[in-house]
Amino acid sequence: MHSYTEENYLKALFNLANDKGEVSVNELSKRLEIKMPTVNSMMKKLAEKKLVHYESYKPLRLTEKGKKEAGLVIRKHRLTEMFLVQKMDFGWEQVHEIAEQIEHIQSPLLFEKMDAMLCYPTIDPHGSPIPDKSGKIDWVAYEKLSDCKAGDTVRLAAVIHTTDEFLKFLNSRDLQLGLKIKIKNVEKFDGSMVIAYNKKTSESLSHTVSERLLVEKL
Amino acid sequence: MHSYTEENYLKALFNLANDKGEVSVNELSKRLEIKMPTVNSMMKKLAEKKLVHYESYKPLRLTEKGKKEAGLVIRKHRLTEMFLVQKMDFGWEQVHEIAEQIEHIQSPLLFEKMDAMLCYPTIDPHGSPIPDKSGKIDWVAYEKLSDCKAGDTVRLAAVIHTTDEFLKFLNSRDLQLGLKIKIKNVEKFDGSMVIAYNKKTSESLSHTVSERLLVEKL
DNA sequence: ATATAAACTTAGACCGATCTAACAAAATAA
DNA sequence: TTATTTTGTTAGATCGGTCTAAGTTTATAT
Repeated sequence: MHSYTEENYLKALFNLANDKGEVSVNELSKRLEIKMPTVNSMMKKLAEKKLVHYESYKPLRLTEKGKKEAGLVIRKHRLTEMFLVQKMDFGWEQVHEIAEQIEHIQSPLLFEKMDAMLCYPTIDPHGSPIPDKSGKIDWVAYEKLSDCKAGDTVRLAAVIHTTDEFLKFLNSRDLQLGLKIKIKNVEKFDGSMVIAYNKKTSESLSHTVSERLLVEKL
Repeated sequence: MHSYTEENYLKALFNLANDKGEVSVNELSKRLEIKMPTVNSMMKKLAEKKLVHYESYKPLRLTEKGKKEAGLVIRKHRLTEMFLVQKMDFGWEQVHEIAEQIEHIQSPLLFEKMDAMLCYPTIDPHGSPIPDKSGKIDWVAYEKLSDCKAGDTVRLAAVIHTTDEFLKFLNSRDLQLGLKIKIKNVEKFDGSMVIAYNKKTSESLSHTVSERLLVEKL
């Protein structure tokens, strides 16, 4: 169907899209670590295939077809991550690299098996939604922990901008999805927070961290 | 390390090697469904990398390094097949295509996890030996069922030249690895056999079939 | 032993995905 | 508003992996 390379472009376009669904050639180039002229010519190719809306000097936008294809690749990625964590005992910080490769495997059956074994999960190990079989994502509007106030009690729902480092940091603090967190205090000057969870009664989190934690208010 | 393409050439060289370890350009070309000139130039490239012994108009031979690399790819393939069958409930006729893709995944950890979850298996679902971590294969000399005589009692140890079709045929006859088979009769003219196993007392097998079944004499 | 066939090699083209260099348009700053 | 910077585009090269056409070597058959 589509090449490994094309799938990576589609995925990146999907993930970088702003509220208008727009992505610049420059952003895409940086994300993929591929030089702009290469990206540019690939966009023309994807436009030929009706996967991308392309006009000179205008921002890029996935077509409906493009969104669907991208969603299906992301579905495979996230199902794989969930499978690795739930069924193979990987840590949530270990699965991205592997899923990045397995997402390109061509075998509907493999992913259906994973889906079934996992009882049709709707989120991946980092709390990101898993697109359905038509590539659609069910967006749930969580709040950033950094936007909450002292006194709020919240549940940790997802982690964004997940790097290895960051996830290991969360591990070291026993911060896991589903965790109930009470905000005890928010510092004015640097936005850092003092929170309580589990047995811990006053752990401090920098704004850089709380900004990457999505929560559900309780 | 090596490209997807190179890995496929190495694997094919390994699998096609005769008792002297030799493979002709022609055989390789046919197996991979890639034209001879392409194969020829790839062999020169692999020779540069010290993976293949190449001399004009002479048969090809993997170097020790080449054998090791090939063995490691085959190891990944067979571990994957075993994992799919044992842990994901695939049929032995369904796993080859998927393993053909997953064998190229770069993640030592993934395959170590599979290996451990499977309790360090030594054979794959078709009875083929799984190379060890250094790429070496422990060859066990089984006999072809077609070489056995009336009166012999054997255990089905492996299946060779496995195609989808053939494996489905074996399924339909309830012929599985480990099965104890009694040879009741061998026809002179066509080499077909009458055998007994499970509750069946006189099933007939053509020579074409019995030739592809490897057994252990009991 | 020679002719024919099969196997192998060389030469050169093509395609997908990448790059650099140079140029053009749009955005930003002075 | 004009100069400067950033972003985007065009042109042409390179590289890996493939091909076809044509020529060479080795094996086979008569």
